[in-house]
Amino acid sequence: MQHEFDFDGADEQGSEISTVHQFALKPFLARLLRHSRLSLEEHTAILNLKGRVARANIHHDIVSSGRAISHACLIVQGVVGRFDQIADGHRQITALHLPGDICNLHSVVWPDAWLGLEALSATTVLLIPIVELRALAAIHPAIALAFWLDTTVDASICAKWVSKLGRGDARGRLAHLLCELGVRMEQAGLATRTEFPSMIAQAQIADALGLSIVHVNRTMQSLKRDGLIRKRGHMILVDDWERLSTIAEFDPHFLLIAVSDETGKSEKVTPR
Amino acid sequence: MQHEFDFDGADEQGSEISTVHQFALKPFLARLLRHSRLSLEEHTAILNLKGRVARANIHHDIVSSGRAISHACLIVQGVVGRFDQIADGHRQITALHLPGDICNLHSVVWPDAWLGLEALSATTVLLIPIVELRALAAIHPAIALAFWLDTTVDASICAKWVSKLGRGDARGRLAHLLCELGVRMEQAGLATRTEFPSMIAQAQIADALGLSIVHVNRTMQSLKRDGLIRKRGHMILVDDWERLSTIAEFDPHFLLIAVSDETGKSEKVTPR
DNA sequence: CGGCGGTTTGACCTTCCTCAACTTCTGTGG
DNA sequence: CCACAGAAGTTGAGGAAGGTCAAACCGCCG
Repeated sequence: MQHEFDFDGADEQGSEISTVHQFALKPFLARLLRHSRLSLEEHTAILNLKGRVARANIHHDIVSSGRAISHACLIVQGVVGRFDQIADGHRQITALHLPGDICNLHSVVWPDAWLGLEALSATTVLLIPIVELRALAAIHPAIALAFWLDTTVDASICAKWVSKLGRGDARGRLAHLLCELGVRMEQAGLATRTEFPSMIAQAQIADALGLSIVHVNRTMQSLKRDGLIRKRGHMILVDDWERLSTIAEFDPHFLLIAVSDETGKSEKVTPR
Repeated sequence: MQHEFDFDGADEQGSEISTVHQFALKPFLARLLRHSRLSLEEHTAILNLKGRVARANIHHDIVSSGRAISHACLIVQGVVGRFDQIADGHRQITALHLPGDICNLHSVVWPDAWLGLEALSATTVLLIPIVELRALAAIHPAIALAFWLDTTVDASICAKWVSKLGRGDARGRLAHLLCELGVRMEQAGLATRTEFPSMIAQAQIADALGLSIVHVNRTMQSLKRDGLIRKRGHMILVDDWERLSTIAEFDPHFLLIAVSDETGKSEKVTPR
């Protein structure tokens, strides 16, 4: 039984599994329910998914490019980056994934990995066999659509990144990433958009923004100098969300928020 | 009945429609079959889709951002660009779509348009009501998966663009785009990868690559000077595919080619 | 023939990269 | 509790890639 995984030792206990499953699958279900409406039967079908808990240390590859995928990777804790390897040794991060995300859900329809997944912090994941997810999608068409929509969110974020990398200077890119992370953490119930943990290092921000480490550092300082953000311990505080999102030209539409407005946000997307 | 469309006059005739439908839907079906296996019943279900033919002149928006989507847009002729509008008036193209593509298939699961679609050349499209596609997906689970996989291809291309825009100089980006277009046109049966029409202007290439027009021009000349490409009329000739794809670091994996190898390409993806 | 969209060229300037050193933080073992 | 090593963050100087502006040029079509 091969793992496409660098996990450090046997850390799965019979008793731990069920609790971790609850802990892991509920946020994922919540993420799906932000966009899709599922029946109670479908809820339980998702919550009953089986998987193997594994941990990855920072900088370890969860999936190396070029290998076939047998398991989807549901993040329990930590941050995972999808990356593309460049010939000169550099990496470009093409997507960031937070707890509650399945970072390779698209593998349900295309289980070949031309991409890589790297733990950007100490990470706990639940490895769910692709075949189980595919079976679930086959039995419950609504779940198939929910999965598809979930990957559409990722695609939408990816398109926004293209836009930011193509047009947009270092300040705009960094500001946008901070806004995006803040809102996504808030959505996931992990923090607020104006106060969230800075979970990844500047080198990794650089790989995400297509900048050098040095320039990320200077740009970060420039945002601090202007009173937009601040750091307290490992927390990033956004002191002026208005100005930061203006610099970023941040329009949360691209996160495909809303539909079922359980969060009671006053400003919501209205599909006419 | 509102159109989200700038089409120039009443150009749909009863007699024309059926032939255009054949002409339009067959390449789309072929595109799906490149990745997915569908039953004969599903084939005909797709070929029997109804839509309205419309034309868009170059530079006309097919879908403006911020409007709701009621129709999916199957390209019959021409090139369509997905773009994101930037505050300073610039545009960043986030995806290019060729004949046979439905350029907003994701609207089946998320019919809200935060993006825009622009005709990058004189374009003929078939506007298919989203509700019909959704119904099709509901009735035929295999079609739902095929649609999902089709949007996954787009997402995969998008991720590659992020990688190229983030790390990669002008030469690499342009070379990669030329390789991508060549292979995609070849897949679509429109041309070969070493000789294909240059359907879009340098200004639009600039908007896709995140470069200035001037720099695209100079980079193009530099590729010509090195004997990699040539122009004959409106055709782009790739004289040295090897060297061009090396410069581009072009690895066709990201196009998610293969599965059913009808093209007889010797080098194919082998999911281990 | 004139005009328009697309392409080409040159000069100058900004942004960001590279390299290399240095500092601060963090965790680990003595 | 300190010492140390490794990782992360910070700083400065010089250089390269690409942007901006402005002007010409070309082919196409009315």
